[in-house]
Amino acid sequence: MYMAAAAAGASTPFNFCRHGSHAEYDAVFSGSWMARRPSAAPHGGGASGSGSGSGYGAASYVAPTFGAAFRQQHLDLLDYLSDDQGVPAPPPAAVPSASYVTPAPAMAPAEPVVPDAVAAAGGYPRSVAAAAAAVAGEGRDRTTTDKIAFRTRSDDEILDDGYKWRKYGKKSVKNSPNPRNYYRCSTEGCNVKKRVERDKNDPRYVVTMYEGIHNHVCPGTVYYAAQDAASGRFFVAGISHPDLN
DNA sequence: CGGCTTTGACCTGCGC
DNA sequence: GCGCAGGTCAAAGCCG
Ligand SMILES: [Zn+2]
Repeated sequence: MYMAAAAAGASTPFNFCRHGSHAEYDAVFSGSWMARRPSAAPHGGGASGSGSGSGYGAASYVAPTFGAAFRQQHLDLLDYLSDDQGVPAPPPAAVPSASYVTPAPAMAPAEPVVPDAVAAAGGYPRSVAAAAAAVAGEGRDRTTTDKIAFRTRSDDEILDDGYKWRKYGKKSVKNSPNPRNYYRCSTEGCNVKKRVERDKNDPRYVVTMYEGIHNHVCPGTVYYAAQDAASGRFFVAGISHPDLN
């Protein structure tokens, strides 16, 4: 097991290669999906530490698309983690999506845990961090399928998160006029999936759900590696150490 | 010409 | 068992 931060980073499929530097997240709980806020710091606790997928740390790139996509708009982000316990069949009624529609500027909810807390969980920073810790600790090895979802306020739903996605399906969801799109990571061997749909209660928002963990870095990532004179081995800052093996 | 969308068919779990 | 709802497949078409 890892510490909370590490766990958060490592377990997070949500390894945006390009990610908004100062995006605001709105984390909420829903059903078996637990929410947390990745990390306020751009490359602080969350992403950079993740050994598995995120090559964020050493990555250097320009992120025009991302900027364009998000348009400086306030990014509302729900980040769910699935519990490997499966879905206890959360009644939709119990967790009306409307509940998380609330922007919830600066409420400081207690520790959000149960779906019921959703209403109260207007979610903001530190409390969410606590949640993350809680999740990390409580959710133990979620090595199974991770799920996270977040809601973004955007006009177009093609947010470039740095990965290449191949659409493989489209369905309409019951009780919603908006279709849901299914994407799969186009990288061979990586079976991360993603579903995108508009929030029916708030068409201004786009809900994106990720499932799985990328077993690769995002395409376009550039590493600046140094070569260890002694071993002749390459290593990348923040990614590996020469003495690794 | 290769990779991606499109789109209807197909599959599966679940409730009645 | 049937029908619905959600998820996936895959053939055909689109596009660079
Ligand atoms: Zn991937």
